[in-house]
Amino acid sequence: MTAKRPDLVTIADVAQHAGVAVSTVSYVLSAKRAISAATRERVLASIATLGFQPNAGARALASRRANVIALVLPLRTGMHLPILMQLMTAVVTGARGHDHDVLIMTADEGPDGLRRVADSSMVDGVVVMDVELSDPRVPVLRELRRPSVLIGFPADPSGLTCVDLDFHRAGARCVEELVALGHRGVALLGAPAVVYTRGTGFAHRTRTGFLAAVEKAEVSGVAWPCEEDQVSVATTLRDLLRRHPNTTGIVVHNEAAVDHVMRLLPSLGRRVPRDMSVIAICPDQVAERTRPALSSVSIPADEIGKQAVALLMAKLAGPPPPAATLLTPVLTVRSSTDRRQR
Amino acid sequence: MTAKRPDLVTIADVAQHAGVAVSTVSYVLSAKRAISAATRERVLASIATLGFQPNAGARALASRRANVIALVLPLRTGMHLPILMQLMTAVVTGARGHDHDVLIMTADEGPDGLRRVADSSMVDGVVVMDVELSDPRVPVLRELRRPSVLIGFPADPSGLTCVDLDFHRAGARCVEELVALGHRGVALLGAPAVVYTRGTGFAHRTRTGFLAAVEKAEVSGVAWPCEEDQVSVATTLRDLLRRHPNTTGIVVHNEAAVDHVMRLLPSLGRRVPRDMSVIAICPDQVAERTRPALSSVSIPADEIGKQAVALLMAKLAGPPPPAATLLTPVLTVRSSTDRRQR
DNA sequence: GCGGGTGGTCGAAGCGCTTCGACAATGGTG
DNA sequence: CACCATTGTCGAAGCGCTTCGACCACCCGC
Repeated sequence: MTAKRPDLVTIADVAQHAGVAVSTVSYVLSAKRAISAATRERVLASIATLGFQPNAGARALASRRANVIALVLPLRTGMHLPILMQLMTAVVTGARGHDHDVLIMTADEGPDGLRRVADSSMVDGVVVMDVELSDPRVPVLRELRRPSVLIGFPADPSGLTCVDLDFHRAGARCVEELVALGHRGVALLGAPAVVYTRGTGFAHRTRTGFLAAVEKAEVSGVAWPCEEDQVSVATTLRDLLRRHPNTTGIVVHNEAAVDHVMRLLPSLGRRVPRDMSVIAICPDQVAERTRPALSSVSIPADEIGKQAVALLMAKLAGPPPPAATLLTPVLTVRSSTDRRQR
Repeated sequence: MTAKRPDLVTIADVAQHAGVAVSTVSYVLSAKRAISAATRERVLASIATLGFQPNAGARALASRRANVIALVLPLRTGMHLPILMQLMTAVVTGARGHDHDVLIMTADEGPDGLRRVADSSMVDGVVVMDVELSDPRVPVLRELRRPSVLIGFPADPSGLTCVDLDFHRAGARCVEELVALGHRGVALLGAPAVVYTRGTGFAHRTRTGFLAAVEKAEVSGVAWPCEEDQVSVATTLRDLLRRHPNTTGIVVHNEAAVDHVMRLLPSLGRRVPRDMSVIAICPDQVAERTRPALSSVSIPADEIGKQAVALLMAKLAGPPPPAATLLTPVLTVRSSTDRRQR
């Protein structure tokens, strides 16, 4: 039996019903002043029976806090969709945990959109997904009168708060693992070429991490881009094995290509893991569904989203939190890696 | 050279700068009263130089319109992600076209979440994606004090505004096409079994449409659910061809399985389209990237999202629009269908 | 040339909430 | 026992905007 639903229940109705002042109701809700237990109970009861729900606009106006954050979607959809969704869900859930709601903006609203929602006090802060190395929204973010957190790193992250998986370490970690297993010829199959040319940070960072580790370990290693369709993957893989026949370990940083790679390798005479060890950088669910299951560095979208929100809330609350949060990559060994056979 | 950025520009600042009353500025912005061209120019100029952006909270409070709509994500992620994203983008873009922003809510906020955002006047209306046949959110929607539009149909759509592709017609249309090409044994490969048991409307409707058309055309036809992984698809397909060897036309309503089906059919001795015609119900981009390209009924996510917003805006503006909007399926013939060979 | 539109502008009253200062009523302290 | 902090509550002043009624010029028609 739901309460009657009058057209609009205001805080004044609650106050009257409970026999207290409007301000008292407000303080019960915000706990910014001490309220006696008896009064609190009474007010809470009135709120419940009347089905009072504070008016968001009025609250925002008076408190100068909208309790809403903006989430800006990626510029282009090169991003792996499942990761994107996970990230989104994590941000929304995280925000709700801090009593905030989430406004979404498509990237094509661009810098002006950011200004609009920020300057209209519609949102208290902004989370930008999938920032690119030279992203037109970044300068705007800097001069915005509201705090922001970036998921991903632009070329110059100074003055900004960024979160991401430490892809540099991730690339290196994969090499180290392969080297530890005795592999002396390794390769990185990365994102499609266009992703590098348009300057998406995580692709670059994985590559430099990979190459740095290759150099340090004094093994031979190459980093190739890789398209996403089966035919291109086949071509790329064939080329790779022809030009670098000593390759016995491959790192794949490309969710869409990973299935194809696993399927094609045996048909190119390389059984996994016996003849070829494969490590992916991808979400766990992708790694777990291939045969054999992939050893992988997971992309912890949930954690990234949660962190992004936490950082934004910290900025809203007070002194600036650390500028850069790099999550340490975790490598899970499954069945696609093995000691090098001699 | 951007204007100086004082801490907050209000409508009063604009009024003073332009030498008019606050209300005049408001009327320039809303055009709800006639304003002389001269004054308008002056006010607009002041707005531009001061970089005025109306405060969303104040506006919402005074006008009782937040200019925000809520978009509720699907309950479970059985939905094809690309479609979901397209839908989301279309809704956001559509909303912006009507000068509204979009708040996202994950489904696990549930009915209470809906009440919260609606009763707090945080949003003016609600769009719910991927409604299920018996959806706990539906009764809440009915008694909500704000208009809503559903994407998809619940079991009982009375009193609600719903939009969707006419999946019943889509299923029938595919059969008709195959029959017209001379096929007398057809099959529907649908969504995973769990999708039917949990009562997702579009899967059911496609099936009933398919079966009705089969009966009407007096051909033989079966409708099977179909899992999404390659192994299951192979099993299902093999079973199907064994138990119904006279099948020469297949309708696939399962984005994830469609690639596998196309790849597996030749290895089961059925070349497409020579031995087997295939029609998919899927987004165009999926249909276009297979070899051979798939004849398909497209799922017009953009159009659905646009319609949903348009309907919501209509409800906000005045008299209720049509309760049900069923988009007519369009079949595009590509290379996966052919006359039945005798 | 006078009454009645009508186009253009203003002032003020809210919208529903938060928050600040004020003020009883306590209770502990010297 | 007078004094001062505390604790709990209230009233009122905004927050920045929309909107309503009022008002003043006009211009038109008769």
